[in-house]
Amino acid sequence: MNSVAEQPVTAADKTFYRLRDDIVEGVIAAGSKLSEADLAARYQVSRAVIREAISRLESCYLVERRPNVGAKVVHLSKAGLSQLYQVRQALEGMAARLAAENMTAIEIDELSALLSSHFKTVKSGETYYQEAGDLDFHYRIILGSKNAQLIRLLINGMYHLIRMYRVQLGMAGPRVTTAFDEHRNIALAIANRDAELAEMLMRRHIQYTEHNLLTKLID
Amino acid sequence: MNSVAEQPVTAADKTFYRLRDDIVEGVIAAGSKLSEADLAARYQVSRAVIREAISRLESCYLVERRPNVGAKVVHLSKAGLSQLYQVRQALEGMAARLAAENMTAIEIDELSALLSSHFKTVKSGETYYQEAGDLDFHYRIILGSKNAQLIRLLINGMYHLIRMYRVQLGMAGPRVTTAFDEHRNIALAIANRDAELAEMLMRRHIQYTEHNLLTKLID
DNA sequence: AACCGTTAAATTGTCGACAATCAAACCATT
DNA sequence: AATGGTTTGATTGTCGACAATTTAACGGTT
Repeated sequence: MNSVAEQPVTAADKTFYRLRDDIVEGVIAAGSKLSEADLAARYQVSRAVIREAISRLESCYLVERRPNVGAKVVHLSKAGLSQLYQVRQALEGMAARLAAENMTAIEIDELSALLSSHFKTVKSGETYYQEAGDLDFHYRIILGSKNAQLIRLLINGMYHLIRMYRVQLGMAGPRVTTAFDEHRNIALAIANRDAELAEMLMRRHIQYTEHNLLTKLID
Repeated sequence: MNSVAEQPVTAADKTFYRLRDDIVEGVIAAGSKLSEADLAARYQVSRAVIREAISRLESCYLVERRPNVGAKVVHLSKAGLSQLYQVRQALEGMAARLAAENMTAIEIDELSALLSSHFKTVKSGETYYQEAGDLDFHYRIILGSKNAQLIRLLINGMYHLIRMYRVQLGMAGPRVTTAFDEHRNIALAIANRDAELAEMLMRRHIQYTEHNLLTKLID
C-alpha cells in the first residue's frame, strides 16, 4: 500500500530500518548518544553492521557523527525546524509544480482516489491512518515530479527528519481536517495542470504545518 | 584560502577525499565499477575503510550501490544533468535570496574583495584559478544563507556531482568572462540587500551554465 | 582549592578471516 | 542452436580481535 516499499535484504538494511524507526518515534531519545557496543548487543548484530547503519543514518540527517568520538541523535530545536521547513517548502513546492506538469493522467486519478479513501478515515477519526495518509499524499506528488535528484533529496534524505519532528511533537488538533482540504485543493490544481497554483498551495500548506509545529517547541 | 577547509583525521577520511577527487576528476571513469579489493590494494588500506569511504560517496550521489552486487560510479547523462541543475537552480536561488538577507556587512565586503582578486586572474587567463574561484564564490553565498540544512544539502551533498559534470565536460570558451560579470551583478544585488533580484540573477546564472554544459553531452 | 600533567578505562577505528550471495561459465537436454 | 539448471569463481557481507584515540579520573604542585 505504501508508495515507497523498502524491503531489507541485508542485515545492515534491517538494522538501519529498525534504528531509524526507533529514532523517528523517539524510542531512542533525541540528543542521546549512540554507543556502538550497546546497539550491537541490543540488536544482536556485530559492530560492523551497526557502523554501517549509523553511517546511513548520518546521510539522512538523523544522527551527527564526530571522528573518534561517536554519534549522537540529532537535537530537535526551533531553529532546526525553521531551517528544515524553509528548505522543504522550496523543494516540495517545486515538486508540486513539476508534478502538475509531469504526472500521468492515471497517476492523477490514483491521487484523487487516495484522497477519497482518506476522507472516510478522517471522518472516523483514526489518527494513525491520518499520519500514514498524509505521508502517502506527499510521497506521490514528490514521485510525480519525475525528477530523480529531487526525489532522492526529499524521500531518502529529508523526510525522515521531517517525520521525526512531526511524530515527536505530535500533530493533532483542528489542524487535521483543514489539512485534508488543503490536500484536496493541491490535487485539484495538479489535475488542472495549474503548475503555478500547485506550487503556491503546497508552499502554504507546508508553512501552515510549520507554524503548527513551532507552537509545540519551547526551545 | 578555500572556504570549506576539510581536514582528514581518520584513514577513512583520507581515502574518502582521495577517492572522491579521483572520481570527480575522471581518474576513475564515470560508470565504472568500484571493486573493494582493487581499491584496498590501490590505496593501501583495508577493505573496511574502503567500504566506509564508498558509503560516504554514495551519500553525495557520486556512486550507486546495490546490495550483494557492488558500487558503480554514477553515469553522466543529459537527463541527469538537467534534473540536477533544476534542483540546483531552486536551492542556490534560495541561498542567494537568504544571503542578501542574512550576510553580515563584513562577509559582503569579503565577497567583493574576492571578486576583485578574481578579476586579475580572469584577465591573466589562468583557467585553474577560475575554476577554484567560481567554486569559492558560490560557496560563500551558500554559507551566507545561514541555513544549516541548505548548506549541507548543497556543499556536502550536491556540489561534488556538480563539480564532476563541470570538470569532465570542461568549462572553457567565452563563457568564462561573461560568468564573471554575472557574479559581479549577483554580489551587487546582495550588497544592496535586494533579495529578490539576487535570487533571480543566481537562477539565470545557473541556467546559463547548464545550457553551456548541455551542448557538450551527446547522450 | 584550583590548575596541570599523567594515567587508566572506555570507545571508536582498523584489520584479516570466514560466511553468504551473486554472476558467469559450463553442461545437459530439447 | 537455444534453453534451463548446476557448478564454480569471484565479490560482497559479517564477524571478532587488536590498535589508536579520546575522555575522565587521579595525583601532585602551586
